Amino acid sequence: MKIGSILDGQHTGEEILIQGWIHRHRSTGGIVFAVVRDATGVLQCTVKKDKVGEEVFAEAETTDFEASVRVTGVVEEDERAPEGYELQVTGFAEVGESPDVPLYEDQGIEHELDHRHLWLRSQELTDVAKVRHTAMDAVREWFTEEDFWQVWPSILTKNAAEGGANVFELEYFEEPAYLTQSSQMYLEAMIYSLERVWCLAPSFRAEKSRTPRHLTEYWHLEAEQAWCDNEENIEIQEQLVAHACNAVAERAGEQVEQLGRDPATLAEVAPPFDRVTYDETVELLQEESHDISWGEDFGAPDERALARMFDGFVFVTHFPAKMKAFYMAQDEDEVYAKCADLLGPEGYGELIGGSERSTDLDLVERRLEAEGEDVEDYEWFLDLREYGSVPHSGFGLGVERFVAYLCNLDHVRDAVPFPRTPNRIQP
RNA sequence: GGCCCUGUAGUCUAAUUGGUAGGAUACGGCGCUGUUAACGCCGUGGUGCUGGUUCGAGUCCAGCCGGGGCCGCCA
Repeated sequence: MKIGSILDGQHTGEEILIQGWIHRHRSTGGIVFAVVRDATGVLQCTVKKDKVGEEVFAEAETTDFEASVRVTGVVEEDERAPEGYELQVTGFAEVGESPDVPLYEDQGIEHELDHRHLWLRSQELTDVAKVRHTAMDAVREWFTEEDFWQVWPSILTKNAAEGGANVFELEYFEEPAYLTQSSQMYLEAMIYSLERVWCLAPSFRAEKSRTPRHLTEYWHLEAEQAWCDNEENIEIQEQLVAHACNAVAERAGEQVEQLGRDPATLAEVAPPFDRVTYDETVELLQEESHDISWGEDFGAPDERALARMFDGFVFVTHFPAKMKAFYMAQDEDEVYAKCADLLGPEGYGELIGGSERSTDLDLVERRLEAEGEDVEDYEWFLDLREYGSVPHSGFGLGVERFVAYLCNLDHVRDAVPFPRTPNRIQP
Protein backbone atom coordinates (compact mmCIF):
# COMPACT_ATOMS: atom_id res chain seq x y z
CA MET A 1 0.00 0.00 0.00
CA LYS A 2 1.32 3.45 -0.87
CA ILE A 3 1.43 5.99 1.93
CA GLY A 4 -0.01 8.69 -0.31
CA SER A 5 -3.28 6.79 -0.66
CA ILE A 6 -3.47 6.38 3.12
CA LEU A 7 -3.02 10.12 3.62
CA ASP A 8 -5.83 10.65 1.09
CA GLY A 9 -8.08 8.82 3.58
CA GLN A 10 -8.73 5.87 1.26
CA HIS A 11 -7.85 3.12 3.73
CA THR A 12 -8.95 4.33 7.14
CA GLY A 13 -9.92 1.38 9.34
CA GLU A 14 -8.26 -1.21 7.08
CA GLU A 15 -5.35 -3.43 8.03
CA ILE A 16 -2.68 -2.89 5.40
CA LEU A 17 1.03 -3.38 4.63
CA ILE A 18 3.41 -0.54 3.85
CA GLN A 19 7.01 -0.72 2.67
CA GLY A 20 9.45 2.12 3.11
CA TRP A 21 12.30 3.66 5.04
CA ILE A 22 12.60 4.95 8.59
CA HIS A 23 12.28 8.72 8.33
CA ARG A 24 12.11 9.45 12.08
CA HIS A 25 12.29 7.16 15.06
CA ARG A 26 11.21 7.93 18.63
CA SER A 27 10.61 5.78 21.63
CA THR A 28 9.00 6.43 24.98
CA GLY A 29 9.66 3.02 26.49
CA GLY A 30 6.34 1.34 25.91
CA ILE A 31 5.58 2.95 22.54
CA VAL A 32 7.77 3.31 19.48
CA PHE A 33 6.89 5.97 16.92
CA ALA A 34 8.45 5.08 13.60
CA VAL A 35 7.76 7.56 10.83
CA VAL A 36 8.06 5.67 7.56
CA ARG A 37 8.70 7.26 4.18
CA ASP A 38 7.92 5.95 0.72
CA ALA A 39 7.90 7.72 -2.64
CA THR A 40 4.42 9.09 -1.98
CA GLY A 41 4.68 10.47 1.56
CA VAL A 42 5.44 9.82 5.23
CA LEU A 43 3.28 8.03 7.80
CA GLN A 44 3.71 7.62 11.55
CA CYS A 45 3.59 4.01 12.68
CA THR A 46 2.76 3.54 16.34
CA VAL A 47 4.08 0.36 17.92
CA LYS A 48 2.72 -0.49 21.39
CA LYS A 49 4.50 -3.10 23.45
CA ASP A 50 1.35 -4.56 24.99
CA LYS A 51 -0.28 -4.90 21.55
CA VAL A 52 2.51 -6.49 19.50
CA GLY A 53 4.48 -8.48 22.03
CA GLU A 54 8.14 -8.38 23.05
CA GLU A 55 9.65 -9.68 19.80
CA VAL A 56 7.99 -7.32 17.32
CA PHE A 57 8.43 -4.44 19.75
CA ALA A 58 12.16 -5.08 20.03
CA GLU A 59 12.45 -5.17 16.23
CA ALA A 60 10.74 -1.78 15.98
CA GLU A 61 12.67 -0.28 18.89
CA THR A 62 16.12 -1.21 17.60
CA THR A 63 15.63 -0.35 13.93
CA ASP A 64 17.82 2.40 12.47
CA PHE A 65 17.22 5.73 10.81
CA GLU A 66 16.94 5.05 7.03
CA ALA A 67 16.56 1.28 7.47
CA SER A 68 14.06 -0.28 5.07
CA VAL A 69 11.00 -1.87 6.69
CA ARG A 70 7.77 -3.67 6.08
CA VAL A 71 5.04 -2.67 8.50
CA THR A 72 1.52 -3.96 8.87
CA GLY A 73 -1.18 -2.30 10.89
CA VAL A 74 -4.58 -0.66 11.00
CA VAL A 75 -4.96 2.84 9.57
CA GLU A 76 -6.45 5.31 12.02
CA GLU A 77 -7.19 8.98 11.84
CA ASP A 78 -5.40 10.65 14.77
CA GLU A 79 -4.70 14.33 15.21
CA ARG A 80 -1.65 13.52 17.34
CA ALA A 81 0.08 12.07 14.27
CA PRO A 82 2.13 14.49 12.15
CA GLU A 83 0.12 13.83 8.97
CA GLY A 84 -3.25 13.29 10.65
CA TYR A 85 -3.16 9.53 10.04
CA GLU A 86 -1.17 6.81 11.70
CA LEU A 87 -0.72 3.07 11.54
CA GLN A 88 -1.55 1.06 14.67
CA VAL A 89 1.13 -1.54 14.12
CA THR A 90 0.45 -5.26 14.22
CA GLY A 91 3.66 -6.41 12.54
CA PHE A 92 7.07 -4.85 11.98
CA ALA A 93 10.00 -6.31 10.03
CA GLU A 94 13.29 -4.69 9.15
CA VAL A 95 14.32 -5.53 5.57
CA GLY A 96 17.69 -3.78 5.38
CA GLU A 97 19.47 -2.33 8.39
CA SER A 98 21.17 1.06 8.29
CA PRO A 99 23.83 1.37 10.98
CA ASP A 100 25.23 4.90 11.47
CA VAL A 101 23.88 6.39 8.26
CA PRO A 102 25.82 9.64 7.68
CA LEU A 103 22.75 11.85 7.32
CA TYR A 104 22.13 14.62 9.82
CA GLU A 105 19.95 17.64 10.29
CA ASP A 106 22.88 20.05 10.12
CA GLN A 107 25.07 19.08 7.22
CA GLY A 108 27.75 21.25 5.69
CA ILE A 109 27.74 21.60 1.93
CA GLU A 110 30.88 19.49 1.59
CA HIS A 111 29.45 16.57 3.54
CA GLU A 112 26.19 16.89 1.68
CA LEU A 113 27.90 16.71 -1.73
CA ASP A 114 30.20 13.87 -0.64
CA HIS A 115 27.13 11.87 0.38
CA ARG A 116 24.88 13.05 -2.43
CA HIS A 117 23.80 9.44 -3.14
CA LEU A 118 22.25 9.31 0.34
CA TRP A 119 21.25 12.96 0.62
CA LEU A 120 18.97 12.35 -2.38
CA ARG A 121 16.63 10.78 0.17
CA SER A 122 16.02 14.20 1.69
CA GLN A 123 12.66 15.86 1.37
CA GLU A 124 14.16 18.78 -0.52
CA LEU A 125 15.90 16.79 -3.26
CA THR A 126 12.88 14.51 -3.57
CA ASP A 127 10.65 17.54 -4.11
CA VAL A 128 13.06 18.94 -6.70
CA ALA A 129 13.14 15.62 -8.56
CA LYS A 130 9.34 15.58 -8.70
CA VAL A 131 9.15 19.17 -9.93
CA ARG A 132 11.76 18.48 -12.58
CA HIS A 133 9.86 15.43 -13.77
CA THR A 134 6.64 17.42 -13.93
CA ALA A 135 8.24 20.27 -15.86
CA MET A 136 9.82 17.93 -18.41
CA ASP A 137 6.56 16.02 -18.76
CA ALA A 138 4.80 19.31 -19.52
CA VAL A 139 7.44 20.28 -22.03
CA ARG A 140 7.07 17.00 -23.87
CA GLU A 141 3.29 17.29 -24.07
CA TRP A 142 3.51 20.89 -25.29
CA PHE A 143 5.91 19.96 -28.09
CA THR A 144 3.76 17.02 -29.15
CA GLU A 145 0.67 19.22 -29.14
CA GLU A 146 2.46 21.78 -31.35
CA ASP A 147 3.61 19.19 -33.92
CA PHE A 148 7.23 18.95 -32.84
CA TRP A 149 9.04 15.62 -33.14
CA GLN A 150 11.38 14.55 -30.40
CA VAL A 151 14.73 13.43 -31.82
CA TRP A 152 17.94 12.00 -30.39
CA PRO A 153 21.17 13.60 -31.52
CA SER A 154 24.67 12.28 -30.92
CA ILE A 155 26.62 13.19 -27.81
CA LEU A 156 30.04 12.29 -29.21
CA THR A 157 31.01 14.77 -31.86
CA LYS A 158 33.79 16.13 -34.01
CA ASN A 159 32.38 19.64 -34.00
CA ALA A 160 33.41 21.80 -31.09
CA ALA A 161 30.96 24.54 -32.12
CA GLU A 162 30.07 27.65 -30.17
CA GLY A 163 33.61 28.71 -31.03
CA GLY A 164 34.84 27.54 -27.66
CA ALA A 165 38.00 25.91 -26.46
CA ASN A 166 35.95 24.74 -23.48
CA VAL A 167 35.17 21.25 -24.75
CA PHE A 168 35.88 17.93 -23.09
CA GLU A 169 38.21 16.10 -25.40
CA LEU A 170 38.38 12.34 -25.57
CA GLU A 171 40.03 9.72 -27.68
CA TYR A 172 37.69 8.23 -30.25
CA PHE A 173 39.83 5.22 -31.13
CA GLU A 174 42.79 6.96 -32.79
CA GLU A 175 41.30 10.37 -33.38
CA PRO A 176 40.29 13.22 -31.11
CA ALA A 177 36.60 13.80 -30.49
CA TYR A 178 34.54 15.89 -28.09
CA LEU A 179 31.54 15.72 -25.83
CA THR A 180 28.79 17.85 -27.30
CA GLN A 181 28.20 21.41 -26.15
CA SER A 182 24.94 21.72 -28.04
CA SER A 183 22.79 19.53 -30.23
CA GLN A 184 21.82 22.46 -32.41
CA MET A 185 23.69 21.44 -35.55
CA TYR A 186 22.17 17.96 -35.50
CA LEU A 187 18.71 19.42 -34.93
CA GLU A 188 19.24 21.71 -37.88
CA ALA A 189 19.96 18.67 -40.04
CA MET A 190 16.67 17.09 -39.03
CA ILE A 191 14.30 19.98 -39.82
CA TYR A 192 14.57 19.16 -43.52
CA SER A 193 12.46 16.08 -42.97
CA LEU A 194 10.56 16.68 -39.74
CA GLU A 195 10.35 20.50 -39.89
CA ARG A 196 9.88 20.96 -36.15
CA VAL A 197 12.15 19.01 -33.84
CA TRP A 198 13.26 19.09 -30.25
CA CYS A 199 15.58 17.12 -28.01
CA LEU A 200 16.56 16.76 -24.38
CA ALA A 201 20.24 15.90 -24.21
CA PRO A 202 23.24 16.55 -22.02
CA SER A 203 25.68 19.29 -22.92
CA PHE A 204 29.20 19.61 -21.57
CA ARG A 205 31.41 22.60 -20.89
CA ALA A 206 34.99 22.07 -19.73
CA GLU A 207 34.99 25.44 -18.05
CA LYS A 208 36.11 25.95 -14.46
CA SER A 209 33.06 28.02 -13.71
CA ARG A 210 32.27 28.15 -10.02
CA THR A 211 29.02 30.04 -9.94
CA PRO A 212 25.45 29.25 -8.88
CA ARG A 213 24.49 29.06 -12.56
CA HIS A 214 27.03 26.66 -14.06
CA LEU A 215 27.62 22.93 -14.24
CA THR A 216 30.15 21.14 -16.43
CA GLU A 217 27.41 18.70 -17.45
CA TYR A 218 23.91 20.05 -17.85
CA TRP A 219 20.72 19.09 -19.62
CA HIS A 220 19.94 21.09 -22.67
CA LEU A 221 16.41 21.34 -24.01
CA GLU A 222 16.76 22.40 -27.61
CA ALA A 223 14.33 22.97 -30.45
CA GLU A 224 14.67 23.88 -34.09
CA GLN A 225 11.94 24.92 -36.51
CA ALA A 226 11.89 25.22 -40.31
CA TRP A 227 9.96 28.12 -41.89
CA CYS A 228 10.33 30.09 -38.68
CA ASP A 229 11.75 33.56 -38.04
CA ASN A 230 13.07 35.13 -34.85
CA GLU A 231 9.67 36.52 -33.91
CA GLU A 232 7.89 33.17 -34.12
CA ASN A 233 10.82 31.56 -32.34
CA ILE A 234 10.26 33.89 -29.39
CA GLU A 235 6.54 33.10 -29.32
CA ILE A 236 7.28 29.38 -29.19
CA GLN A 237 9.64 29.89 -26.27
CA GLU A 238 7.24 31.94 -24.19
CA GLN A 239 4.39 29.53 -24.76
CA LEU A 240 6.57 26.57 -23.86
CA VAL A 241 7.94 28.17 -20.70
CA ALA A 242 4.50 29.39 -19.62
CA HIS A 243 2.98 25.96 -20.17
CA ALA A 244 5.67 24.29 -18.08
CA CYS A 245 5.31 26.84 -15.25
CA ASN A 246 1.51 26.45 -15.25
CA ALA A 247 1.74 22.65 -15.26
CA VAL A 248 4.16 22.67 -12.33
CA ALA A 249 1.87 24.99 -10.37
CA GLU A 250 -1.03 22.64 -11.02
CA ARG A 251 0.60 19.23 -10.61
CA ALA A 252 3.54 19.87 -8.27
CA GLY A 253 2.25 22.84 -6.31
CA GLU A 254 2.78 21.07 -3.02
CA GLN A 255 6.42 20.44 -3.85
CA VAL A 256 7.26 23.96 -5.02
CA GLU A 257 5.48 25.42 -2.03
CA GLN A 258 7.56 23.20 0.25
CA LEU A 259 10.63 24.55 -1.51
CA GLY A 260 9.61 28.14 -0.87
CA ARG A 261 8.10 29.04 -4.23
CA ASP A 262 4.49 30.25 -4.27
CA PRO A 263 2.68 28.12 -6.89
CA ALA A 264 0.52 31.17 -7.69
CA THR A 265 3.51 32.95 -9.26
CA LEU A 266 3.97 29.98 -11.59
CA ALA A 267 0.26 29.75 -12.35
CA GLU A 268 0.28 33.41 -13.42
CA VAL A 269 3.07 33.05 -15.96
CA ALA A 270 1.55 33.81 -19.37
CA PRO A 271 2.65 35.06 -22.78
CA PRO A 272 3.61 37.52 -24.03
CA PHE A 273 6.74 38.15 -21.96
CA ASP A 274 8.35 41.57 -21.80
CA ARG A 275 10.89 42.35 -24.52
CA VAL A 276 13.70 44.84 -24.78
CA THR A 277 16.33 45.25 -27.40
CA TYR A 278 19.99 45.06 -26.57
CA ASP A 279 20.37 48.80 -27.23
CA GLU A 280 17.49 49.68 -24.89
CA THR A 281 18.93 47.39 -22.24
CA VAL A 282 22.33 49.06 -22.37
CA GLU A 283 20.64 52.44 -21.93
CA LEU A 284 18.54 51.19 -19.01
CA LEU A 285 21.63 49.81 -17.32
CA GLN A 286 23.62 52.98 -17.95
CA GLU A 287 20.81 55.01 -16.36
CA GLU A 288 21.33 52.90 -13.25
CA SER A 289 25.06 53.62 -13.43
CA HIS A 290 26.10 50.16 -14.53
CA ASP A 291 29.54 50.04 -16.03
CA ILE A 292 28.60 48.81 -19.49
CA SER A 293 29.06 50.15 -22.99
CA TRP A 294 27.62 49.14 -26.36
CA GLY A 295 29.19 45.91 -27.61
CA GLU A 296 29.75 44.42 -24.17
CA ASP A 297 27.80 41.45 -22.85
CA PHE A 298 25.78 41.64 -19.66
CA GLY A 299 27.30 40.36 -16.46
CA ALA A 300 25.44 38.57 -13.68
CA PRO A 301 24.90 41.84 -11.74
CA ASP A 302 23.46 43.42 -14.91
CA GLU A 303 21.06 40.51 -15.33
CA ARG A 304 19.93 40.82 -11.72
CA ALA A 305 19.29 44.54 -12.21
CA LEU A 306 17.26 43.80 -15.35
CA ALA A 307 15.23 41.20 -13.50
CA ARG A 308 14.31 43.86 -10.94
CA MET A 309 13.23 46.28 -13.69
CA PHE A 310 10.88 43.79 -15.37
CA ASP A 311 9.44 41.60 -12.66
CA GLY A 312 9.07 38.40 -14.67
CA PHE A 313 10.58 36.70 -17.68
CA VAL A 314 12.09 39.12 -20.18
CA PHE A 315 13.55 38.68 -23.66
CA VAL A 316 16.56 40.71 -24.66
CA THR A 317 16.67 40.85 -28.45
CA HIS A 318 18.89 42.09 -31.27
CA PHE A 319 22.35 41.77 -29.80
CA PRO A 320 25.26 43.11 -31.85
CA ALA A 321 26.06 40.31 -34.29
CA LYS A 322 29.76 40.28 -33.53
CA MET A 323 29.03 39.29 -29.90
CA LYS A 324 27.06 36.26 -30.94
CA ALA A 325 27.65 32.83 -32.49
CA PHE A 326 28.66 32.28 -36.11
CA TYR A 327 25.39 30.60 -37.12
CA MET A 328 23.03 33.45 -36.27
CA ALA A 329 21.10 35.36 -38.91
CA GLN A 330 21.85 39.07 -39.12
CA ASP A 331 20.07 42.19 -40.29
CA GLU A 332 21.01 43.64 -43.65
CA ASP A 333 23.79 45.84 -42.30
CA GLU A 334 25.30 42.89 -40.44
CA VAL A 335 25.19 44.90 -37.22
CA TYR A 336 22.54 43.08 -35.21
CA ALA A 337 21.81 39.38 -34.86
CA LYS A 338 18.23 38.13 -35.11
CA CYS A 339 18.38 36.59 -31.69
CA ALA A 340 16.84 36.66 -28.23
CA ASP A 341 17.99 35.64 -24.79
CA LEU A 342 15.34 34.82 -22.22
CA LEU A 343 16.26 36.06 -18.76
CA GLY A 344 14.58 34.41 -15.81
CA PRO A 345 12.92 36.36 -12.99
CA GLU A 346 14.66 37.13 -9.69
CA GLY A 347 18.14 37.08 -11.14
CA TYR A 348 18.08 33.47 -12.28
CA GLY A 349 19.86 34.76 -15.36
CA GLU A 350 19.93 33.50 -18.90
CA LEU A 351 17.50 30.59 -19.25
CA ILE A 352 17.34 30.43 -23.03
CA GLY A 353 19.55 31.53 -25.88
CA GLY A 354 17.86 31.46 -29.27
CA SER A 355 18.09 32.90 -32.75
CA GLU A 356 17.06 32.78 -36.33
CA ARG A 357 19.79 30.86 -38.16
CA SER A 358 21.75 32.28 -41.02
CA THR A 359 21.04 30.75 -44.43
CA ASP A 360 23.85 32.77 -45.98
CA LEU A 361 26.45 30.15 -46.79
CA ASP A 362 29.09 32.77 -47.45
CA LEU A 363 28.50 34.59 -44.17
CA VAL A 364 28.55 31.40 -42.10
CA GLU A 365 31.83 30.38 -43.71
CA ARG A 366 33.37 33.79 -43.05
CA ARG A 367 32.25 33.74 -39.42
CA LEU A 368 33.63 30.24 -38.89
CA GLU A 369 36.99 31.28 -40.27
CA ALA A 370 36.98 34.41 -38.14
CA GLU A 371 36.59 32.22 -35.08
CA GLY A 372 39.56 30.13 -36.12
CA GLU A 373 37.56 27.01 -36.88
CA ASP A 374 38.57 24.52 -39.53
CA VAL A 375 35.80 24.91 -42.11
CA GLU A 376 36.38 21.36 -43.33
CA ASP A 377 35.04 19.99 -40.04
CA TYR A 378 31.79 21.82 -40.76
CA GLU A 379 31.28 20.68 -44.36
CA TRP A 380 28.24 18.65 -43.48
CA PHE A 381 26.73 21.58 -41.58
CA LEU A 382 27.34 23.90 -44.53
CA ASP A 383 25.72 21.32 -46.81
CA LEU A 384 22.46 22.02 -45.03
CA ARG A 385 22.55 25.52 -46.58
CA GLU A 386 23.54 24.03 -49.93
CA TYR A 387 20.56 21.75 -50.43
CA GLY A 388 17.07 23.11 -50.04
CA SER A 389 18.02 25.79 -47.54
CA VAL A 390 15.10 27.19 -45.60
CA PRO A 391 14.59 30.01 -43.12
CA HIS A 392 14.73 28.47 -39.66
CA SER A 393 15.18 29.29 -36.01
CA GLY A 394 15.84 27.51 -32.77
CA PHE A 395 16.77 27.84 -29.15
CA GLY A 396 18.32 26.04 -26.19
CA LEU A 397 17.04 26.08 -22.61
CA GLY A 398 19.23 25.24 -19.62
CA VAL A 399 17.09 22.70 -17.78
CA GLU A 400 18.85 23.08 -14.44
CA ARG A 401 18.52 26.86 -14.53
CA PHE A 402 14.82 26.54 -15.27
CA VAL A 403 14.31 23.96 -12.53
CA ALA A 404 16.32 26.12 -10.12
CA TYR A 405 13.86 28.93 -10.79
CA LEU A 406 10.82 26.66 -10.43
CA CYS A 407 12.15 25.28 -7.15
CA ASN A 408 13.47 28.55 -5.74
CA LEU A 409 16.98 27.04 -5.48
CA ASP A 410 20.01 29.19 -4.89
CA HIS A 411 22.27 26.93 -6.96
CA VAL A 412 21.75 24.85 -10.12
CA ARG A 413 23.60 21.92 -8.60
CA ASP A 414 20.51 21.00 -6.57
CA ALA A 415 18.39 20.91 -9.72
CA VAL A 416 20.12 17.68 -10.78
CA PRO A 417 20.71 14.52 -8.70
CA PHE A 418 24.43 14.16 -9.37
CA PRO A 419 25.85 17.60 -10.13
CA ARG A 420 29.09 17.80 -12.06
CA THR A 421 31.24 20.77 -11.10
CA PRO A 422 34.94 21.39 -11.82
CA ASN A 423 36.17 19.56 -8.72
CA ARG A 424 33.43 17.01 -8.26
CA ILE A 425 32.74 13.96 -10.37
CA GLN A 426 31.88 11.67 -7.43
CA PRO A 427 29.45 10.33 -6.45
C1' G B 1 41.55 32.57 -16.16
C1' G B 2 40.79 36.66 -11.95
C1' C B 3 39.42 38.03 -6.70
C1' C B 4 38.16 36.31 -1.77
C1' C B 5 37.08 32.93 2.35
C1' U B 6 37.92 28.29 4.83
C1' G B 7 39.86 23.31 7.08
C1' U B 8 38.73 21.62 15.19
C1' A B 9 35.27 14.14 17.17
C1' G B 10 30.92 10.58 12.29
C1' U B 11 28.39 15.62 11.80
C1' C B 12 27.57 21.08 13.15
C1' U B 13 30.30 24.37 15.95
C1' A B 14 33.12 27.37 20.50
C1' A B 15 38.10 28.53 22.12
C1' U B 16 39.72 36.66 24.19
C1' U B 17 46.66 39.38 23.55
C1' G B 18 49.67 32.46 21.43
C1' G B 19 48.80 29.42 27.72
C1' U B 20 45.06 22.34 30.23
C1' A B 21 40.41 22.19 23.17
C1' G B 22 34.20 23.26 25.42
C1' G B 23 29.17 22.42 23.67
C1' A B 24 25.43 20.29 20.52
C1' U B 25 24.16 16.22 17.67
C1' A B 26 25.09 11.25 16.13
C1' C B 27 26.65 6.51 18.19
C1' G B 28 26.72 2.88 22.72
C1' G B 29 24.33 1.94 27.68
C1' C B 30 20.21 2.76 31.31
C1' G B 31 15.16 4.80 32.17
C1' C B 32 10.36 6.27 30.35
C1' U B 33 2.98 3.67 27.26
C1' G B 34 1.37 9.57 22.89
C1' U B 35 6.09 11.12 20.82
C1' U B 36 6.38 15.52 16.97
C1' A B 37 14.24 17.07 15.07
C1' A B 38 10.71 13.39 22.02
C1' C B 39 13.03 13.71 26.77
C1' G B 40 16.43 12.62 31.37
C1' C B 41 21.15 10.43 33.23
C1' C B 42 26.02 8.03 31.97
C1' G B 43 29.90 6.86 28.31
C1' U B 44 33.23 6.61 23.66
C1' G B 45 35.42 10.11 20.34
C1' G B 46 38.90 15.76 17.78
C1' U B 47 42.75 20.49 15.75
C1' G B 48 43.88 18.08 7.04
C1' C B 49 49.47 17.07 5.84
C1' U B 50 54.80 18.72 6.11
C1' G B 51 58.00 22.10 7.99
C1' G B 52 59.11 26.87 10.59
C1' U B 53 58.78 30.85 14.67
C1' U B 54 58.14 30.26 20.18
C1' C B 55 59.43 28.22 26.86
C1' G B 56 54.55 27.11 24.75
C1' A B 57 50.69 26.93 18.30
C1' G B 58 43.73 25.15 16.89
C1' U B 59 45.52 30.29 16.98
C1' C B 60 51.35 33.27 13.79
C1' C B 61 54.43 32.07 8.99
C1' A B 62 55.62 28.97 4.42
C1' G B 63 54.51 24.99 1.24
C1' C B 64 51.22 21.01 -0.03
C1' C B 65 46.33 18.79 -0.12
C1' G B 66 41.01 19.51 0.38
C1' G B 67 36.47 22.51 0.37
C1' G B 68 33.47 26.86 -0.38
C1' G B 69 31.87 31.95 -2.21
C1' C B 70 31.92 35.88 -6.14
C1' C B 71 33.20 37.10 -11.26
C1' G B 72 34.51 35.91 -16.46
C1' C B 73 32.73 32.16 -20.03
C1' C B 74 27.79 30.53 -21.12
C1' A B 75 22.40 27.55 -20.65
